[in-house]
Amino acid sequence: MNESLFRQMLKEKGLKVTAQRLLVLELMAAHPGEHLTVEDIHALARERYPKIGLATIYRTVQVLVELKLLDKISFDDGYARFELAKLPGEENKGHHHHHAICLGCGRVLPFEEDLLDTLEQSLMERLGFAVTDHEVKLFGYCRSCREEKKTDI
Amino acid sequence: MNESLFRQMLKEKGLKVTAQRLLVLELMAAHPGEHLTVEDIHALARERYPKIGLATIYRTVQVLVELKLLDKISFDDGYARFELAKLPGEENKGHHHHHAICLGCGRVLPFEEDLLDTLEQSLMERLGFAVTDHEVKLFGYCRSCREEKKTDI
DNA sequence: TTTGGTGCAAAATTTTTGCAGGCTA
DNA sequence: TAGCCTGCAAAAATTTTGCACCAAA
Repeated sequence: MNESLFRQMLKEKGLKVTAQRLLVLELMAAHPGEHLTVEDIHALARERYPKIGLATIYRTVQVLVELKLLDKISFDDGYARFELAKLPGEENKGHHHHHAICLGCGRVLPFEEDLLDTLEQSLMERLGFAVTDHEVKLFGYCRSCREEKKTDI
Repeated sequence: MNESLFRQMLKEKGLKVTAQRLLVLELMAAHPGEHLTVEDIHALARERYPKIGLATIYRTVQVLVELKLLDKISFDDGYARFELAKLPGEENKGHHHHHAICLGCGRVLPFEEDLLDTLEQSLMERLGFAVTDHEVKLFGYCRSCREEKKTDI
């Protein structure tokens, strides 16, 4: 993520560039593919800026989601999670990446793939619903859980 | 949903058949395709059984999810939502149904389709991840929002 | 009668909000 | 300087837990 681009995006929205906002974005960029809760982000931010408040993290991720710099995702475990969105240049080719969630160990494997075109086309034809983005979660068992537990699925 | 099957499922788990559990399942069966929050369910349940407690609803949906009679879903709006799962006989052909969420009006259109087989096969081959279930959310604009706002997407 | 369930209230969690002071533009 | 932002604390909102009493098996 380009810092000056971020400054520009904030300016366009009439928002101010603050050390806290820069820090949170930088932290998220340093942890790609992870799915951090607000608490996680707060803990990371405190390492560098101990007096940062939790409310600031909540307000900052909200801003970053609005700017489409972060995606909000939920694994239905009671926590809202956030991850870095694609870079502005990439956002046209395909949507987000998706998540394969292991029911054995809870690990989350991100993967890229865009095989939903047919489905989206059919939705448009049948229901008149125009898809602009999608989110796919797969549930199952990862290799190591399958080997460990000798589960044949 | 067959009541005697439900009684049997509870018995197998060493759980008791109570009026509250029967009521919640019946309510969920009477509202297929809706995505009810715990509050929604509580309000419905109170119409027939005014003294039922909110904690009972929380505990009951938890049991029903464990029995795979309900699915827990989240639209990232801060509420956990529940809906009736497929009937036991149907559960082998395909997984859940999916959701097309309109960004204009918030309406949720459920749809059935199973076009992820190729994707799931490739995950197995490339990552050794065995998919047992999946959940797909599509975001976009429904027909009436598109007509209303004359958005061409 | 034994075991688990319910209802109520309290507690725990996660998230939002109000406000005084501080920083950005 | 004007207005937005932060930190702190209080408040909301959602979910969980403890416990005495009740009900199912």
